[in-house]
Amino acid sequence: MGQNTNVTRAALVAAASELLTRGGPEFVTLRAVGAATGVSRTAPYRHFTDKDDLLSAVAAESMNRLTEAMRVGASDMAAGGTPLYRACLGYMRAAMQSPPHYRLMFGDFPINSPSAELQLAADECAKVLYGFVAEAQNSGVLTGGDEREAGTLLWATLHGLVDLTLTRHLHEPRTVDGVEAMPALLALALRNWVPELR
Amino acid sequence: MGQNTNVTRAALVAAASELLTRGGPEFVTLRAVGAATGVSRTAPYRHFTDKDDLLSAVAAESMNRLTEAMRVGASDMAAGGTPLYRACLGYMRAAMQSPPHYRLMFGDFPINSPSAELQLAADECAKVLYGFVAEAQNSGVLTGGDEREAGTLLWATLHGLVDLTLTRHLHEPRTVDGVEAMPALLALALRNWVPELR
DNA sequence: GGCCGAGGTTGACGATGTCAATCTGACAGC
DNA sequence: GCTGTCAGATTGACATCGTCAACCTCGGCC
Repeated sequence: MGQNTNVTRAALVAAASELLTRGGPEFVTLRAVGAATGVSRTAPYRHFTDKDDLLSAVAAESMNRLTEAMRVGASDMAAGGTPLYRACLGYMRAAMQSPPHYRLMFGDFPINSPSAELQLAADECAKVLYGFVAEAQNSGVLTGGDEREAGTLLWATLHGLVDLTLTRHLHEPRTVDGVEAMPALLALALRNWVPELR
Repeated sequence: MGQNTNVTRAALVAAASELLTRGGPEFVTLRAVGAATGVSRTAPYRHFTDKDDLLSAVAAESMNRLTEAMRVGASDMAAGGTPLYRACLGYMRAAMQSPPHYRLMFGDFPINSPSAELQLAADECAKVLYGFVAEAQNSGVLTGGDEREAGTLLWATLHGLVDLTLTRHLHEPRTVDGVEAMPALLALALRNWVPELR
């Protein structure tokens, strides 16, 4: 098992990752990955069982980057807020840094150009949901326990904010703009859970 | 403009929707849709600009079904909880009824078989996040305001729970099992916001 | 010196989305 | 009744994609 094996394998992953960043999922073809690496189109089959296996490697690398972003964010004492808040901000930043990578980890997009009909339907969908929220607020405003339950909820909120933003579901007039409002929304969510959040 | 136009168009959407339910996204090819409708492979181009346009129509139909599920759920006085809680349950039920449809509306899955490496990386990722949650809980436990902000947060939590469950990110030992725990998690999230939730 | 296996390449195949050209039939105008 | 027109539908063809099969090419080992 020569060193060349790992070198080529790493180069393939790096090429696939860069293609993903630059042009999205449709740029990541085995032919393009091979060309960018300087090898042929079926060379990846010597290191991965199939394309999904290669993409899994890219996703794993991305996942580790995401984890590291949380660690770094949380340990940045200079920034404000609790460690949890800063970790979540790191999560968001890492996700927004390369949306295709985040989408690779948590799903992809088959519809490139949503029709006007679809957007109107989504608007209505959000409007109805927000109506119920308002109703609930009128009869008593929205205000922890098991660690894993709370973690799941927080992860869901975090992922939901990121994912809905990346898929362009959060925008006017459907709701507040997701891209700019995300940190504030995150702070609000945490404030409901952690009153003493600074 | 004959009646046949709308008939064929609706039949194409219905065929695509059924193919999506039965076999997932990879079953929805223009050839398969044409065959299921009894027409040829390029017939959809007489009613839609391209495949994405056809899928958008399917997604719009799904979105309307999702909206209706919330309306029906909320108006079911027999069930317990607040209207908002019941609407969210309806949202979840509709989403779980045909995961491919939900994934069509909010993203798709390029990785069919995540590698063990990827799963381990995701485990670590979740572990770190939950560690921060525990840390936050140790220093003060997690406990409304603007309507659209609260709505966005709730939608994000709801979508996050559903999406992470559908992408199989919520399972042991990473976290509590998503499929069965979803209603309870939803209730917990709402309890943080609406103390008087029954 | 012969063998062998990992890494790499080319050829080919089936499937897919899409364009171009063609066909078909109903309907309007004369 | 004849003709032109146009929407709906079809077949042919093409580029591209993932993938398999066969072949090549060395470096190391008995």
